[in-house]
Amino acid sequence: MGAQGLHLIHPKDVRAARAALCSEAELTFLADTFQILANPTRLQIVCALAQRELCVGDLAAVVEASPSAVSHHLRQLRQMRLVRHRRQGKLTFYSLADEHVAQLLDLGLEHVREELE
Amino acid sequence: MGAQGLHLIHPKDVRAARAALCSEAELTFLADTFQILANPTRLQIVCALAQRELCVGDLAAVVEASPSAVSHHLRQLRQMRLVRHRRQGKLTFYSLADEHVAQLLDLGLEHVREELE
DNA sequence: TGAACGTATGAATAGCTCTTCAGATGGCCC
DNA sequence: GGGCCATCTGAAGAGCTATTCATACGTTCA
Repeated sequence: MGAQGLHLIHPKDVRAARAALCSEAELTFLADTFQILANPTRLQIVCALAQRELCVGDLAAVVEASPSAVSHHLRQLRQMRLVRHRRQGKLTFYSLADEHVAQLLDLGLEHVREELE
Repeated sequence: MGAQGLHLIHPKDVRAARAALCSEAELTFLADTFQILANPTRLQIVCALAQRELCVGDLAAVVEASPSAVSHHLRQLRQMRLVRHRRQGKLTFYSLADEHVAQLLDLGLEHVREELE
């Protein structure tokens, strides 16, 4: 893979920057987390759940997608622990897993709104 | 294309959740932004640049990837305005575009570190 | 000018992601 | 139990993404 140690232009900066990198495990998990957020429909789901808990059918109506598609998306969000779910009879209610998720959404939106003016 | 209006289970919640959704443009841009962050190598690049400005060759050494691959990644980061660049002779130095980028990284890492214990 | 270096780009292939469809699961009510 | 409803799951195809290789560009220095 990499050209580690070869052709360094500023060896001192390279060494310093290397010391600040994250672990492999953190990097992978973080990339996976961002990957799950990298989809307009899933972002809409997160956006909706940031307001209130919703069941799958209602979520499908809110984001205008099929219940099946929404269920697939929810599975991914669940696997990354971005949402929680609870059963109530034949309905399954989803909500955001913790504050970080809403914060990531807000921070991202803040950035986007500056870029779009 | 969704089943808007049909089969609502809690119509009132659906209407309220819809009112809180983002615009199409924001959603797309935000998803694209997260997409660019959804890659371990690009995250390493952002992580390194959060410390200090670096030229492409040094970045390649830091993240242990080929200069070509790093250049491709930098292009994507540039297109999403997540990094800036300045030329100095034959070197090109990259740095983070603004505070939001580092904040997104930090917030994401905070979440990840809780999940990984 | 010509060579060397750092960086950028285009094209191509392998691998992954989204959506849909069909069907399975599990709970409620008659 | 039998039918219905909400949700979940697996498989398949279209579309997108990452990496590599080859090459082009632009700058510096002899």
